[in-house]
Amino acid sequence: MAKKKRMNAEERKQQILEHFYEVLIEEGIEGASIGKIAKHMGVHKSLLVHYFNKKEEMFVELIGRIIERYEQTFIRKFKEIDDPEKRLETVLDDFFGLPFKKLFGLPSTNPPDDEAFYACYYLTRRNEAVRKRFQEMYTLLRNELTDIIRLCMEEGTIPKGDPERIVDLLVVLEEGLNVCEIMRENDRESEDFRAYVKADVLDLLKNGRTSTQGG
Amino acid sequence: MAKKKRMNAEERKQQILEHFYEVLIEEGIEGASIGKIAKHMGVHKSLLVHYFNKKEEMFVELIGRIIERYEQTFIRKFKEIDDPEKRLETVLDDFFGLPFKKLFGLPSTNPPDDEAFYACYYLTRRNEAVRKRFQEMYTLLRNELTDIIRLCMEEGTIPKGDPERIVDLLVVLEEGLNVCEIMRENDRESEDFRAYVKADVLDLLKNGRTSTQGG
Amino acid sequence: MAKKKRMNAEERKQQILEHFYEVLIEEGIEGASIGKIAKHMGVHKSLLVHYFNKKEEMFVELIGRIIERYEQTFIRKFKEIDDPEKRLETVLDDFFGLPFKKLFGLPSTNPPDDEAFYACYYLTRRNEAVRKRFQEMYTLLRNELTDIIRLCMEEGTIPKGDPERIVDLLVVLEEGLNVCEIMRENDRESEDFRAYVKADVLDLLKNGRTSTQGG
Amino acid sequence: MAKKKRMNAEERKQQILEHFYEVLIEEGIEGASIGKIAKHMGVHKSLLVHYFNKKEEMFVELIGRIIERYEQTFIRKFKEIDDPEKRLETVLDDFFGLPFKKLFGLPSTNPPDDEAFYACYYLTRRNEAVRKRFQEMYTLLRNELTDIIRLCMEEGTIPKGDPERIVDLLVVLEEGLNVCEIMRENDRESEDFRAYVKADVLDLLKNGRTSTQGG
DNA sequence: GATGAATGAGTGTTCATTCAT
DNA sequence: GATGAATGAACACTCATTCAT
Repeated sequence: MAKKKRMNAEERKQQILEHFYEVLIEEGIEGASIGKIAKHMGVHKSLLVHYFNKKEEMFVELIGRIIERYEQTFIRKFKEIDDPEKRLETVLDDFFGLPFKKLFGLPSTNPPDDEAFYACYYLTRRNEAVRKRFQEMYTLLRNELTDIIRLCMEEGTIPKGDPERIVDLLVVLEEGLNVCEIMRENDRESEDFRAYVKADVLDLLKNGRTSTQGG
Repeated sequence: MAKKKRMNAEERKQQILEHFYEVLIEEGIEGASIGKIAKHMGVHKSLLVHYFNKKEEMFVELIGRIIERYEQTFIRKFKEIDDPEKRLETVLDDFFGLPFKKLFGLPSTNPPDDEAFYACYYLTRRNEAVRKRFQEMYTLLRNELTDIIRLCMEEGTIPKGDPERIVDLLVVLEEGLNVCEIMRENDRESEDFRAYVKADVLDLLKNGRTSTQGG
Repeated sequence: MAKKKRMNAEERKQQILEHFYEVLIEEGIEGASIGKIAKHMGVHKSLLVHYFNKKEEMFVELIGRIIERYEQTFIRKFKEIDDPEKRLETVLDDFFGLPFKKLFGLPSTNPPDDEAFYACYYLTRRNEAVRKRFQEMYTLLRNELTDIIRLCMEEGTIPKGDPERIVDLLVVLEEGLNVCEIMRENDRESEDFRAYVKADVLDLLKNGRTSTQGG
Repeated sequence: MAKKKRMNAEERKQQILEHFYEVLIEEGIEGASIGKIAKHMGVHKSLLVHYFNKKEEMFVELIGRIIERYEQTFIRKFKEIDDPEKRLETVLDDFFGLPFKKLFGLPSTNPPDDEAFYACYYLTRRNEAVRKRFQEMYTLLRNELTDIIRLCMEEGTIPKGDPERIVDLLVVLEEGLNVCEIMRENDRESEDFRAYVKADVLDLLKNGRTSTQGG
């Protein structure tokens, strides 16, 4: 067969990871084999090996990028907003406005999907490196949120209290919400549910109600 | 070698599923192959095929039992407690007292593990039947919890409000807590975190603080 | 494709090993792959895996049988000859009468070939287990020869001396002869050479000439 | 990383062959792949292909050099010794003094190893060109030894006889000794054995005892 | 009820090689 | 002179499955 067009390494790796990502979404962890990915991109599977010596490596890089992307999407962008109250609002919108799966996903996947993220999460339990990377991400997220909350407290936007605990609660609610997404029968139900939790959270923040605060 | 005892069909299936469960925990979804399960129970792999024609079937049955088990462990037992307040306490203990992984798991796995449950959860996203089954479980759980909350409200143990929304919140918190378990570095941290969330929840229940209530 | 006729395990293993042997001879160590062996016997390669879980296992069994065969052919048959002198004659005939390659080889290989034996010998250098097995064989051989020589000495067929050293020399000569077979251009040359070495050895034995003897 | 020094073609080929040699020793025939050799020398594998179009070519050249080296080490150096008796002594020392593996090997391999030589010998059986080259080497060796022996006979250092036959015997003993090296458990045993064979050979030479001589 | 023989697709990986740069 | 992109065949091995016993 005629040789395919040559690309430079970085482009290729990127391309491979995107296809990996897509196959992962379509077929799950078990189904995302090198062979299938190669077929999916119309290329010989040994090409993938050429770039990532081991499948493990490929997986690690993909996960790295997924989490990086997550960090870009959900965390770093908060920094760019100056007004702390606006920032807090954005956080709440991101966390409780839309189901995760509609927020996250590479541009290539349409509709965007959170499948890959959960696949990574599942890997967390068996792969130490992946777990560490996840923890890093959570740390980053919590630090960022803590800053925001603290600032809002200082500016009087929300009542004083223990920012770290509030953050913990926020994260727990956000994650729980996404997991429970599965219980919702349709988009309508899902939206309502999110709206209601968001209202609770707002109330919680504004009125400073957590047992750890009142003092 | 001890001579293989003859078993009747139902016993055998049960036994196979238990071994499947254990291998699933030890090796993850990708690793839980028929061959390994057979080896794990010291039997020819054809035997497994004999009872479950397709692996898929086997998986479906296992998931059924896992969820059944979950229902037994977390839901139905609530029924057996008469006093509504006691019942609520038990719920909170189960939900926030111990990490899921220390609560759930077949007796054979030591320490008990929630791996299999998450494996099922992961399957949820690709397998319609599994998802349906999960939703059923959640419905059962929420119905049960709603009854409890409603009773407590009627008896004045907790202030009046919308029981369904409180239940939603409880479930979201519980699931989020388990997901976030991964962020905790050690048992100590994990315990503290749970204790604190539990306190929040109690406060929430006792003082009736959610925006949806005060109304 | 229609399933092939069923055989019992022992037959099959034997059959596989014979084909392995033949492919090993035809293609050398590097070329004797599972795939080729399977093709050679007109069977699916996974069948070979069914019987020998790892290729290593297959190799070990083959080597075992080759050496066993060697032991049968060259060593144990000496025992069956009563008269010590006759026995010694047989030894010398075996050792120096014909090139090894015309003596050894499974019946299936025609012409019989010593290739497999040398392949094993080569493996000796990298594989501890194989080396050990070879040493065993040599020990067996030398013990047997020592007995023969000692008996001949006792009966006066050959002059007294140190039987072990004579045996060492015999074995060295025999192995060297086979290695040097490669130098011979044709069968004629090869035969002459062997005949001459044999004569030397006979002279050595009869006239007791080795520095270690005179004593 | 140190910048790669540009080398001219001949240097490079030489360098590649040395690395090939080392990998061959460490990994055996089956393991000495182009990729591994390239990695071993910290260079892209295409470079090896650039110089030796086919792996076969590379192998042939390596074997050529190994045998050349053997010839240099064991044969040609005899020529440089004037006194025939001294020359004979050197031969015997080389042949029976140390096991081959301690004598031969590129300077780069420490301890020197005969693995590569035996790998070549093994190839002999399948590759006509290699066999021819080996025969050449043996011819060279035997001619040289014959000269030595003849000279010694003429000078009366050793009794008259058929030099060619003596040489044959010497070579057979030497090769046999190396093959049988495998039977020895440790260096001590090995040394003893060699010493004893050497003594035998000396006796044989000095006292002219072979059936082919006395005649 | 249980086992064993046999298959074929598919796994990740290694390999030698070709071609373009 | 040297490297990198790409291929395709082959490798040992795993897997689910079928069929006969």
